[in-house]
Amino acid sequence: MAISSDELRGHTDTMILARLAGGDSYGYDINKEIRRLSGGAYELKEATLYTAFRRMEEDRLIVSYWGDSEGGARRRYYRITDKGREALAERLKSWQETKELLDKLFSKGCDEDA
Amino acid sequence: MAISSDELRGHTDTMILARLAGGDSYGYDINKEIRRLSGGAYELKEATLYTAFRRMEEDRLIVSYWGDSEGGARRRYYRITDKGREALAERLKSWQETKELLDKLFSKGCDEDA
DNA sequence: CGAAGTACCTTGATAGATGAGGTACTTCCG
DNA sequence: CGGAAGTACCTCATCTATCAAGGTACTTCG
Repeated sequence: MAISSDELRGHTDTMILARLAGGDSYGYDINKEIRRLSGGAYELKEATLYTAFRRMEEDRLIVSYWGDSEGGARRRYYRITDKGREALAERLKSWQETKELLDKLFSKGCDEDA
Repeated sequence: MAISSDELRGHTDTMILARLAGGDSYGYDINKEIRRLSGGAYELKEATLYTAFRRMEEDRLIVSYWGDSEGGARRRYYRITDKGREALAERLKSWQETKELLDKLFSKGCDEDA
């Protein structure tokens, strides 16, 4: 992966919310899904992942509960809240705007209407 | 502008390099150009702008020189170096990859080949 | 004279990302 | 049985880009 972390900064929460929008999940699995979707090119650092969970739970975008510990390590599951779904919708819209904005700003800038 | 600064973080240098690729310029004017290209939706904070200049000059991506002070405030002009042009090309490529990656990660993730 | 515009600069605070460390359980291999 | 590797969680100190708030200095316009 050639993409620096500063280029992805601020998008971590959106990545996680987008995963949780498809159903409850837990940290380790969310990260595996991110690795899979990116074709192995990207994954979150554990510290990043868990600080994002704390941040979003404090903001009531997600809630957590302990899953069963039968046959393996305990898992803390996360569920996206209504507020979280709203936040996700906003962030997805914002991402479209970001793409447009940066494409403009990275252009040569000769073909603009004044 | 609904785009948070964390979503743009790490792209500041690329914005500036993209402007300088079109010819030497100075801080105030680069920011005006950014404002113009974004349709007034975005501009850099001065502190961000000038710390970016320091950072990139230290990294030899740009060099600076004082312009004439006749008839107005003094201006420090910046010129992109060869190393800066290489960095810009890399970052533009990286931006394309970032867009692809995030579009994948923000998707529902149901339509992927396993 | 004062406001507004041009043009530059620095300092301290903030917040997201991360390296490095930790705990605890299971499975598999030799 | 011992150890590695995988699963699964966590915390703390540090780094760094951004930015709010302050500053200087010049010109133009009313």
